[in-house]
Amino acid sequence: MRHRLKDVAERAGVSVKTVSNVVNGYVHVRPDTRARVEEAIAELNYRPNLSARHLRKGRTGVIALAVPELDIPYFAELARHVVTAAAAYGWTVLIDQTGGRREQERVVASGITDHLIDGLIFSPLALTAEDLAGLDGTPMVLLGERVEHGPADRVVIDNVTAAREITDHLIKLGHRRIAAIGSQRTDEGASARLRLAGYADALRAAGLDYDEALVAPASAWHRADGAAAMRGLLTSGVRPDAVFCFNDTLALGALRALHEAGLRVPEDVAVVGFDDIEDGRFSIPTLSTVAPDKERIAHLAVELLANRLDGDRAAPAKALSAPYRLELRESTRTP
Amino acid sequence: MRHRLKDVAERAGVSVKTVSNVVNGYVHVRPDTRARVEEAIAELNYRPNLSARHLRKGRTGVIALAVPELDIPYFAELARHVVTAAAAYGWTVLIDQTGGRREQERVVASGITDHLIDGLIFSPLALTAEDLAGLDGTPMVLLGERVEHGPADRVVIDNVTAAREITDHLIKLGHRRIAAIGSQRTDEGASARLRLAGYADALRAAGLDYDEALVAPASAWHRADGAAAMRGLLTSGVRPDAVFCFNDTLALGALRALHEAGLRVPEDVAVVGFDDIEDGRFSIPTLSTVAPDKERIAHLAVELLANRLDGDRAAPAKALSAPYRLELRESTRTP
DNA sequence: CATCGTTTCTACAACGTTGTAGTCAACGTT
DNA sequence: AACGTTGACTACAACGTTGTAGAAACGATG
Repeated sequence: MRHRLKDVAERAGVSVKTVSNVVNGYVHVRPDTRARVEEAIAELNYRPNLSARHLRKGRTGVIALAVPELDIPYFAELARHVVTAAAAYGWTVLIDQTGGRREQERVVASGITDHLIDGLIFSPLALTAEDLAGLDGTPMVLLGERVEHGPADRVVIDNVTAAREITDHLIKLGHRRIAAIGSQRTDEGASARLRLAGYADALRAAGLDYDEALVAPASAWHRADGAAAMRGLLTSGVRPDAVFCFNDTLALGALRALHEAGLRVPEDVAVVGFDDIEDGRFSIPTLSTVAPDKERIAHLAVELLANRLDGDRAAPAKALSAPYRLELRESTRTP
Repeated sequence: MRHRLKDVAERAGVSVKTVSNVVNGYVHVRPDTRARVEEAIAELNYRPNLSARHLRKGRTGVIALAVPELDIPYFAELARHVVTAAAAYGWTVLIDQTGGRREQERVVASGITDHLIDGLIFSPLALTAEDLAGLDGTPMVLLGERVEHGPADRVVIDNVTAAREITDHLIKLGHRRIAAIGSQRTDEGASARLRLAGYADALRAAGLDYDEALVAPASAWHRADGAAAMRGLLTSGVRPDAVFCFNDTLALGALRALHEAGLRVPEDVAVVGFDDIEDGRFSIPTLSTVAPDKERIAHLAVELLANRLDGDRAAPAKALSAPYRLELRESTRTP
């Protein structure tokens, strides 16, 4: 019950290539021939074999998106936008989960990509520039600043400035003991490093001290890590009056920990996050955050990939910047 | 820089087929020959072309998972488990977003699947049994009860009983005016219909009236829909003392609306959801819910697909049931 | 009417892989 | 010494598609 060009050709009484021409929209086919072929296609419910087409054309029409974890809302939302943006090019998106493990990321970057897909959009957590150095095969677009001087195109947002602005927002509201949650060892998260830098910049510009005790590390950026870090800050006695969490899930965890400690947000402690995930628009209180334009990020990434596929593969790597804005909600509303 | 069996063969001084045999672990290859070939493979960084292999063997090693939306946390969490379960079989998972639109679901069920993938795990929202009737090509496993008498294997949970139990939990806590949020037109959500049935069962068994005015429809099951439905219930004057939301995102929206109305949960109104998404473990208050065993669902689905691929494709369709449990948290804690 | 260009179609080869059939040497058995 | 068996390998064809080259039919032009 699975048919080939040959079956359609026999039924329509034409050559295999003519059917192929009809399928691919080649113009020089007589209308009545085209109609006969299309009828045969419909009758047999013919679908092209993509593997064969790929083998012949060198293109699959499939791109991959590799993210650390799908159930981190930021990546899920990003994935949705990438799928939508790719659809405009007629591409299917294969989504890969790396778990943020360097080994798995390396496998994705070199292995999977090799022949099944045309290109890769990659959001690495642990990968280094060296891991990418030897890969000159599949075109790749990196998201974020994890690999800063690699050979691949990139889409970034200005983490330092965004972090500075949201911290500044807290300062303008009168907060003086502003904690930060989400710092990481420097060889891990580049985002963490940049957001911490923006936070420190804002403090310095306002003449506030940078207090090590107010900076809480978080190895992962899940709700549980945010809650744990917040509890740590509360019991350590540093008494922050505001918290900048390096992403929204950390912030949601922090909200929870503050609630459990009997503290009100924003009256006792103000909270801001980063990413603008949907949860933050419905949490109690709603969450002030930096909102990267995920749709634009996805669009730019797909576009870079398209240019790379159709154009010069040896052209120097480009880095594009996507915009963001501050979403100010209840968690920082002035009392 | 992309090499083929032929390149490896020339470098190792053997035939193409011998390299193929090494790659595929064929036993009758002399150790020294094997070593030479493996050395050549490593030197050239050879990777098999999956399209060519598929064309020849009829298998890609890729399965697809089609879900309505990736940024609905339930599906994102499910996707993670499916990817993990599939990895055990050496499969890559291609994730497809249908948006819950029947047209797109039909395309996925018939089109994409045709030649690129070995099998499909499908969570349809709008598809009907007729849409599936003509598809005898790619093996498929359906998740949920949307298509009840289709030709494909299925993994379900007992929605009616689960809904009855969680409603019963509310009744046991002393609630008498229990609202339901998430009902849909009968030709749409099968889950909605079953959960509503379980809700009605529980009321009847407890001798409580089923009051139409307490049942709020929700066309989609997002946070915003839950909030809107809850606001509707509050302004309509029916004064519920508990709410059963047909999924967790609806419930999170309802929590938000209750908060905005100045009502306390669970003191004034108790709230329960369905799905056990991560958000519900950190929301304020934390959310009581029905927790389907997503890992098991994913595992069963992958296993069914594996059996179908390796075994009898004409065997009658099987339906497997996955367990669930009640997760009782703050949103229903007794006052 | 011969010539030319265009339209419409076909035959063939190739993409990279693996199954089948077969070659050839080495070995053990009669 | 002749025979069959096994191990180790190779040549070839085929999977379904599309690019290339070119043939056949047709109308327009000189």
